[in-house]
Amino acid sequence: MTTTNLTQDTETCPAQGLLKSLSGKWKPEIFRLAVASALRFSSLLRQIPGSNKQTLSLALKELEEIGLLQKVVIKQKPLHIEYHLTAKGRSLVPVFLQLEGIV
Amino acid sequence: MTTTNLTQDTETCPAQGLLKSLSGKWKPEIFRLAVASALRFSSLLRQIPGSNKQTLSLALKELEEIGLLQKVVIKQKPLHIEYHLTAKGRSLVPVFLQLEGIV
DNA sequence: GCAATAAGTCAGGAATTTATGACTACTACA
DNA sequence: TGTAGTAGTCATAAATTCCTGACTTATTGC
Repeated sequence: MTTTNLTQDTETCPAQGLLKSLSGKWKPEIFRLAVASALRFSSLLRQIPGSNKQTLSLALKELEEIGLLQKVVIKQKPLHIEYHLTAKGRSLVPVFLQLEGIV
Repeated sequence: MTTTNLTQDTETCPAQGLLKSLSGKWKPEIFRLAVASALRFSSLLRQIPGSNKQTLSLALKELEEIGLLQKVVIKQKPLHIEYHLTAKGRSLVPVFLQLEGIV
């Protein structure tokens, strides 16, 4: 039987890493906005009232590190930087939707 | 069309509440253990090395408040208290499994 | 009565996260 | 040259979360 085992005796919870990466004051909202469209730093600041540069910067860095977002430099006139969902990020979308269903 | 909309313009992320409730140093692990079997305070302390009474107590209270666990008093010789998964808690299990798949 | 176990609570401090405001680096425009 | 926009960093402070050890309440066994 190939049952996925949630009750295994491993040291820590396998979902813990991802849950931790998604926890934080602004990370769920950042992820949600990233699903809607590519993110830019300055507009993100405007889109999330109450947030601040420092924390958003750190959050983006962490979401990038765990592979949910990727930084893309757009070499154009004003030189933009965008944060895009990765494939891993997209695979998280249905899980997000299910979470919303439970709420 | 009844498409579930992840990109809506509502003020905050709908999944944020549940994600916040599941965030914290020991909560994912507590939830995982609760899936395996009913929890008792003293054994939980032993099962999660490095944790402490205060934080576990708070975590259990919070998981109870959001309706994932319910406290059950077992009126028997030594009078036990158990924490059981609720229906809402059980509905979260497949989402947990998916999260593990993404990690 | 006295010690032990279960299930906590409480006060205080340590550690981690988040916020604020000043500052930097680069480009563009007038 | 000076002002404006984008994308940040840095030091510091405030807020939140977590940990420690002492203490409480209730029940059982000796």
